[in-house]
Amino acid sequence: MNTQPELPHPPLEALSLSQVLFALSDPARREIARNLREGPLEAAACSAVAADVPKSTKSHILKVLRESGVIRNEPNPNGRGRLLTLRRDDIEARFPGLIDPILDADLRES
Amino acid sequence: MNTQPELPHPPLEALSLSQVLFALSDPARREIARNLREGPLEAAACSAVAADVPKSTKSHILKVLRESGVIRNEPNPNGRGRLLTLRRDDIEARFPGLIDPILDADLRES
DNA sequence: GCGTAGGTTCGAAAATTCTCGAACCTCCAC
DNA sequence: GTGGAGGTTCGAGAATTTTCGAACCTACGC
Repeated sequence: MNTQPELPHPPLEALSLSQVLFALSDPARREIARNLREGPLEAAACSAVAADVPKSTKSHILKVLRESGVIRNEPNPNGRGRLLTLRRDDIEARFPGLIDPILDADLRES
Repeated sequence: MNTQPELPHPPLEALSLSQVLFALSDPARREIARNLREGPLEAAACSAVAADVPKSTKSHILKVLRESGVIRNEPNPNGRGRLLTLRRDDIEARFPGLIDPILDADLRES
C-alpha cells in the first residue's frame, strides 16, 4: 500500500481570494498551474521552471499553491511520486470566472 | 495653476500580470480598487480601510496600486487633493476578463 | 538488501514587503 | 501670510517570503 504522506488541503469554503491571487502572482507558480490545465500531472513531469531549481525550492512552490487551494498534491495512486491537480472546479465555484483569464493571460505574454 | 506632483504610471504595454495580481492580493488594496468601480474618487474620500491608518501607510497602499497599473493617481484638476481612477480599460485590454471576477468576488465574501 | 529517484520538512540567511513617524510640499480658507 | 487639510518621500525596524542545503522518508528496480 501507499503510505506516502497525505498533505493538508483547504476545503472549498476556506479558499481565500487573497491567498489565491497571491499564489498566482508569481510566474513560476503560475506556470505550474498552467501545466495542469489539461489534466493532472506527476510532479516530476511538471515544468519545474527549469530543471536547475533545487528540490526544496520546488517543494516550497508547490506548498504555496497547495495551501492556497490552487492545486491538489496527492500520492500518486498508481505509480511513483506525487500527482498534481489543478483545483479548477473549486476555484471556479468559489470565484467564478477568475481562473481562466489568469491562465490565459500568460499565453498571450509569451 | 496646479503644481502638484505628477506621479509615474506604467504605460498599458508595461502592465505585468504578476504585479497586478500581487497588488490585488491584499484586501485593503482590493477595497480601494472596488471603491473606484463606479468612477474616480478623491483619495481622501476613498475608504482608507478605516480612518485610523496613518497617511504614509495609505500612501504606500496607493503606490503599490499605482505602480502595478491598477489605479491612476493624479492631481485633481478641479479641486484639492488627488483623484484616483481605476484603470479598468487598460487592465481589460491587457488581461481580458481579469478584473471583474476579482472585484466581484469580494462582494460575495462580505 | 542497497541504491537511487522523487519528495517533504526544517533551519537559517537573503530578499522583499509592510508600517509608520518625521520632514516636507501644495493648495485653500481666513 | 498663517494654519491646516491632504498627500508624498525617506528611513528604519518589523514582519513576511524566498532560497536552498541538510536530513529524512517512501517506493521501486535490481
